[in-house]
Amino acid sequence: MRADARRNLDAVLKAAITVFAEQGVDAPMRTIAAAAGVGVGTIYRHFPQRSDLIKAIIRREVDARTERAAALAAGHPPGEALALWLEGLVDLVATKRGLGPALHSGDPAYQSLPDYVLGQLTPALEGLLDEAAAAGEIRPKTDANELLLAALRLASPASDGKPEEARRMMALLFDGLRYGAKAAR
Amino acid sequence: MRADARRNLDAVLKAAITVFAEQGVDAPMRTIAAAAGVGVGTIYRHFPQRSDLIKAIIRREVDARTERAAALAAGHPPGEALALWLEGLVDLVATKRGLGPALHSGDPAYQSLPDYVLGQLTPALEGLLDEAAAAGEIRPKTDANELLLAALRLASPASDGKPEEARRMMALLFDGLRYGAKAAR
DNA sequence: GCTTATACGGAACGATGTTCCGCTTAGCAA
DNA sequence: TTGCTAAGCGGAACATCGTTCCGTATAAGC
Repeated sequence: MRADARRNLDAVLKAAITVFAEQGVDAPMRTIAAAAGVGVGTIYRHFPQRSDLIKAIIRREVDARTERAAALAAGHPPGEALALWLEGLVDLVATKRGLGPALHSGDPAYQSLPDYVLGQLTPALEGLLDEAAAAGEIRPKTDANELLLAALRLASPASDGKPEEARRMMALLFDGLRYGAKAAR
Repeated sequence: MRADARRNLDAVLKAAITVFAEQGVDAPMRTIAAAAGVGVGTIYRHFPQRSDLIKAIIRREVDARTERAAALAAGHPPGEALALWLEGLVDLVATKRGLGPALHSGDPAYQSLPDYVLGQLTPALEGLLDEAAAAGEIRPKTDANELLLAALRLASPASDGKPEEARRMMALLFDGLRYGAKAAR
């Protein structure tokens, strides 16, 4: 890959992160191009689909969440680790404005995004759930994928500027996990 | 109001319901206009904002939900009435494709829509919650607005074509209400 | 039938996504 | 250093869509 191509790709990613944070993932391509100091053609060459650009930006965040699950599991009691991880997830979606909408848009063009996000996060959450269930802190046999979908959905509206709201809804959902926990013992 | 205006308004509403169901609420205005057999100008005269059109369509559905709350409360045990009502809500959002996205878009133009929906449904839900809490079936002091927001969010993704998924997530949330119910007694 | 205010249709305008191609330049060889 | 070439670039061009506007058509009352 040519050096200038590499430079431009970095500039595009950096600009996209900024613009997406300010205007959401539907921001005009021209705006991103201008912020990166390149032409729109350059963006489309590197990212044929808009979702490719979004995916590239989100991938690292998602990976970080995956790793964080292991770190939390090692340093906290099972139930607490699970709660903390879910809370962090809410903050991620709330912060990365547009991630939520993109995930749930239903637009086929974004199909690969939820697939990747769920594919990465589900196993991480599964581990946390298993440990919490084994410790009797939550009910057993909670489907990780299902819980993850719910959590992502609840967190999405936080882009309205009310992360507090999302956190409270998440707490409500978490209580649902605790219901019937004793039966596990 | 002139007779032809009335006719056209009905035609527009009918066409919009069909087109929205097929393509979502972001469907091109021209498509709706063509389906209704009118010019786009006619639509914009009756509904200056896109959200006005959506609101008109949804209003009746929301009103129906409000009335249903009373009917359910009269014919079922408190906890069951609440569960049934929430389930019906999920079906509404799942069926009326685009309602969910419109509610959570965050676009200021849609501001009035969630205001109306929440304004109507919150009191209805409040009644069901109070009765269920008084009967000790769920924990007391659950904020109706908060629960409603969560329910609407969980239901939204059902437009993907998986109402089952939404219903399961809703069940999970409902269990959260039951957690700590005994403390109410 | 005549008048007039109401309502209509669709052209026109501006914004945006996406494609395409002539020009530029990095990387390399001599 | 110079020249070659293919990778890469920029932005004009095209298509689509939301929204506005105005000349024309017509419902309703006299």
